[in-house]
Amino acid sequence: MATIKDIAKKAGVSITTVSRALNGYSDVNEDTRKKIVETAKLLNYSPNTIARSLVMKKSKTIGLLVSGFIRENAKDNFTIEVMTGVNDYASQTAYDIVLFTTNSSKQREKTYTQLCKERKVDGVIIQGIRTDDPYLDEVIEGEIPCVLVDIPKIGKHAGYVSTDNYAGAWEVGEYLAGLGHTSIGMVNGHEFAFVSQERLKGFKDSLIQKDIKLSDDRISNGDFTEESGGRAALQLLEDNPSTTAIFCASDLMAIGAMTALKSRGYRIPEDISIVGYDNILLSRYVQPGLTTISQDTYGLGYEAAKLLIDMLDHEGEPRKTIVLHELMERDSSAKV
Amino acid sequence: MATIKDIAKKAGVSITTVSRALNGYSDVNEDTRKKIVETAKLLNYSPNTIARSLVMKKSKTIGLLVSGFIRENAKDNFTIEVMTGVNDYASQTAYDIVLFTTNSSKQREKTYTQLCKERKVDGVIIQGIRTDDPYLDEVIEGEIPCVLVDIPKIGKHAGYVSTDNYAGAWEVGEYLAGLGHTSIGMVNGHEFAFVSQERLKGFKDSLIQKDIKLSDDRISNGDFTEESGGRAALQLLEDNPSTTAIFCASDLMAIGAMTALKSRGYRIPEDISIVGYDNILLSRYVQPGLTTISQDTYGLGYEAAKLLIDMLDHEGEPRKTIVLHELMERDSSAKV
DNA sequence: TTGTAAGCGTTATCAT
DNA sequence: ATGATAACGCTTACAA
Repeated sequence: MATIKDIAKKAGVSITTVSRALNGYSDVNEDTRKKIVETAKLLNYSPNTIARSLVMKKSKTIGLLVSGFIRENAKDNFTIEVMTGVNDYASQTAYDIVLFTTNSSKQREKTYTQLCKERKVDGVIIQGIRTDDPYLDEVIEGEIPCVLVDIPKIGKHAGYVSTDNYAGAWEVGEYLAGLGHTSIGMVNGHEFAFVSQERLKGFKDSLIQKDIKLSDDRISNGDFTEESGGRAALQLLEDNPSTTAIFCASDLMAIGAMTALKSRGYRIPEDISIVGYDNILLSRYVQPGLTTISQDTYGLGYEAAKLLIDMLDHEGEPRKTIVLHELMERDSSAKV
Repeated sequence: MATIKDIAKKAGVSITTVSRALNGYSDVNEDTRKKIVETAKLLNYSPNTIARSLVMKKSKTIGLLVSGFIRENAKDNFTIEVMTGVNDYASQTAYDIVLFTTNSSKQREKTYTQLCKERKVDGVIIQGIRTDDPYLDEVIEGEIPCVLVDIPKIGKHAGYVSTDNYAGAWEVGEYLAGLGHTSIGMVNGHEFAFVSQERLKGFKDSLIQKDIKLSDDRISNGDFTEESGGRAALQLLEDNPSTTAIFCASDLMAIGAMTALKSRGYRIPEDISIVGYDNILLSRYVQPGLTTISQDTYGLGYEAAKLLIDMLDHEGEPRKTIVLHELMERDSSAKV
């Protein structure tokens, strides 16, 4: 591997000059620069970013900390879409992405902060972490610039991107009430996701405003998995046989609910309407197509990267970015 | 950020001793070690991997070079599953993963090799690259240890993992012939994927052995996208209206074919049987469920990482690893 | 068992 | 416009 030292020797100049020439400084003679660039090419030189990072104290890498990047979760293309967005923005910049996953065996030994400190990432994007994660606060309070996906917390060096989950759920309420439903239930996700809380609140509030009460026995909790959605939906119907519409806090749970209900002989949407949340890929392939709230998942990742890199490069303040959502009406919901 | 220098000062020893103590060398007094470890903890020390990499000339990172990691491709969870496999194996080791994507704007300026050399990755896993990629040879002939996914080429520092595409396609041929089909067509992918060539050969050979000839006008090429599959399938039926079974070289194309055929009034599998390849997530959600060849995509990634890291850590020879495949019979195929 | 010193490949400061 | 030289934080002969 050729180094600037080799170039310096061959070109008959000092390493300082080589460094300056290659980095486009103005105070170097055009002829010397030309010669240096030439010999650099000749020696097939490529800069050693590690050495550069060491002296500059900047690695030009951002950590992408994902939980849920596990085999079982591939169904839910949420994670991958976020990652794609992050990647697309980052690849327009000088930053490379280092992947950290929390389901790894390393996790137990090392906190996220340690991971990031050791690899010297300049900043980190965190996706899929649970609100009860013991290290969440450590990250938010920490020194490393970070952007959280779907966790509305701002710290001295921490911003976030999210969608307006309250508003999204509100729209579902409006929509179902508009279709004439009055006996409505909800399958929520586990309590350790901020989105669960928000979606519940938004849904409840919009129904109340239509004089529909979502009592506790009309709310059943799953854990965002397909299977749990089925279980929760059946429970719901057992407790409230009159239910004509169910809002599920995730598409995966909604799909589970549809499967379970269909297997019990319910027709969707004739007997019961189902609405999901996320607009995952599957939702438009299942039968019937699932009505859901579409989130700009890709945008979530893209904006996260944008926000983080703005914080890094222009000392931008940590702040929040809200990306849009939209009701996608398909065939799993109908007038009562 | 505390460094070993700080620890050395505080503990009253030399930095050499600190280095040795922290790295578990035997030639250091137990008491000194204890004190050093203690002060390290006290100072909230974490090692600077960048400095370490510089001197060791090993970054303990592997590059994951993916093309197809783009928004449009999220449907096909192939890429993400490979990535998950890579990640799962890597996270059991000391290696971290750096993500490179070829669809980035960076690509035009820099070759893969440059990317890898600059970031000083110890090795690289390459997924989704086309056989006509101008830089493919550069990688295979290059100095950087690498493992290719689904490109059967071995070099001095390059191994690969793949499935037996010939055998998989062969089994599809046997299967369809076994169902009594004699008028059979194939929708292949573009010629710039090794898998296309292999699948075509395997399919053709197995049919010939059953005295069924797959003439050129019974082969229609798509480009692995859903839409192209639909187009190719319609073309095929126009040219050969008697066709009763179509083998598509990817599930996505098969799904496109099913949609297109259904919209023309064909019933699947009553009028025409469809078989795909890949067993992507969608294939068991579409109607009817798609018969396909399941590849252990996760295993592809896992084995790729394993092979690469073996090459890096134990100077393992570059070699090939073949992961298993299996025919998944669902409802898109039936007796003629 | 411990310390001194060189060196990894850069950038940056200060002369010249 | 160019060059010496120190520094980044670490590992590793070599010496003591």
